[in-house]
Amino acid sequence: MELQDLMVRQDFNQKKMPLYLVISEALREKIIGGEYAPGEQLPSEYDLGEIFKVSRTTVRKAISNLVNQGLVISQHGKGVFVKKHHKTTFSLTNPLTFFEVDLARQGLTGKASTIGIERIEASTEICSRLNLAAKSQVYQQQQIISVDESPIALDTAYFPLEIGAVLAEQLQTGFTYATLERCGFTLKRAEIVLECTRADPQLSKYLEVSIGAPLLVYHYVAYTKDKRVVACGETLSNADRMCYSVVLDRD
Amino acid sequence: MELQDLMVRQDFNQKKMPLYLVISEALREKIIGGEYAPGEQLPSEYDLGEIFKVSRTTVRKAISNLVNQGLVISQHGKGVFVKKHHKTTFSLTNPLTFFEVDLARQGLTGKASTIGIERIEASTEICSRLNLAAKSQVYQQQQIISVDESPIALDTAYFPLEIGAVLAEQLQTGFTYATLERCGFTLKRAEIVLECTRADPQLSKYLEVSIGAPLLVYHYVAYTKDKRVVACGETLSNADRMCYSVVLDRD
DNA sequence: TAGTGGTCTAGACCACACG
DNA sequence: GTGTGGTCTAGACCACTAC
Repeated sequence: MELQDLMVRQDFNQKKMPLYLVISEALREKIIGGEYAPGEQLPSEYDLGEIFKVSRTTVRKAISNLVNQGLVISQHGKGVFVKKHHKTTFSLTNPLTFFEVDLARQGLTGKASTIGIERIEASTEICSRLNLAAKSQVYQQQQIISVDESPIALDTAYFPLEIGAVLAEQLQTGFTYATLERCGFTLKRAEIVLECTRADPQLSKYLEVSIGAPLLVYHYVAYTKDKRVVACGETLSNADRMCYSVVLDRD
Repeated sequence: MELQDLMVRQDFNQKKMPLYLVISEALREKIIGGEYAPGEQLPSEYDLGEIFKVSRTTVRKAISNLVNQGLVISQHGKGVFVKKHHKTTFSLTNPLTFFEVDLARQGLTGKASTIGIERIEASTEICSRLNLAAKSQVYQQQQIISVDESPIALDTAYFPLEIGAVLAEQLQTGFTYATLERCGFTLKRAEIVLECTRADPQLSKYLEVSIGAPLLVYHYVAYTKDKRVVACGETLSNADRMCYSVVLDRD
């Protein structure tokens, strides 16, 4: 019955679509169309195999496709469930805002937990971004940023020694920009690059996503009003849960 | 020999890593470390199976992992090759710049080919973004943006009727922002949201990426100085080939 | 024609979740 | 224990590329 429709579509498109694609597309439409509601469980791999008359391997390939598209999540021992997405927005609009402020505006609560802060010899790239001589020592801080108790981003920040030394204790808690300001480093400018990357096995653990899942990367260099670099770093966030907004005005 | 090292690492990590992960991590390190150079071909699936003493299915799972991480590209009938990444940067910095300008600065050449422009009834969301009454008619334009002869983004733009009518012919060629300006619609403000999504089968064809590949989404609403909305739309770009930059200054 | 990746099967065994 | 997804095998056949 369902299978009929699928075969028809396959002929209609004049293409030999592989079976797994026919199946993942069929499921995709049901998900997009709301026939499978967010949070709902799909039939088991075995049942899908029976329904579509294919092997379990093929069903798994189809499901893997849906997982890659961010439509479903597969839970070992439980089943495959339609994802509920809720994206958090981080505003890049002037004046420089803070993540807590953005979160509060969206009725969310965030937390930054420091997983490490240490003095290291900076890489060539970091030295250049911080405008320091090669092989300078810097403070490196890593934080997991959680929203509503689930990890959304991993922030790695680098500070010149004289700044990091002052902040080392305070940086253990709270968000980086906010801590800097509280300690008298008023931010005047931030240079930002946004790009996308994919989770390697280590990041996939920190952010609780699958290997290869897309991550948004927020590269930053922050300056005080005397044009001194106070920090640089990267925030890697779960691309399914974060977006950035900007408003550009021209004089 | 190699296998030995891998097994040792597996024990060392105190984790039962699945074979495909051990293999994809081994290959990943060689790629990152430059042992496999960009553009170089990996051993065939059959050979990798012999090398690691596993079935071809397992080798394929490992390679699929690398593809998902954007490290390699698999070419039917030819082989698996290490990717060469070259990202194009699009600046969001004030004043509003144009993609051509950015490209030229990077020594690249871009082209926008219109694949369709038609008058349609706008969705509720588009009407709201264009500040029009529900079910208004609008012009919808779709363009493939290519850099150095390969597709990098799909832009879908919506224009109110009175603007679209003026532009319909000219919009057939050239970049949207530039065409608007040339026709006397000076842009004063753009509201932008950046997020990440994944390629569905249709987008995967247009942008020549695999299904589920990450795409950067640039949502925009553009205003003239009399606060009139002249256009809105989305630019979906290959996340492996595009990034966005912003500079924020605070008064 | 030979070599490569792409699809698919049938079946085995393991690990996790839940009652 | 039962059911679920996770890993892995061995082998078949197809489609694309290159010579």
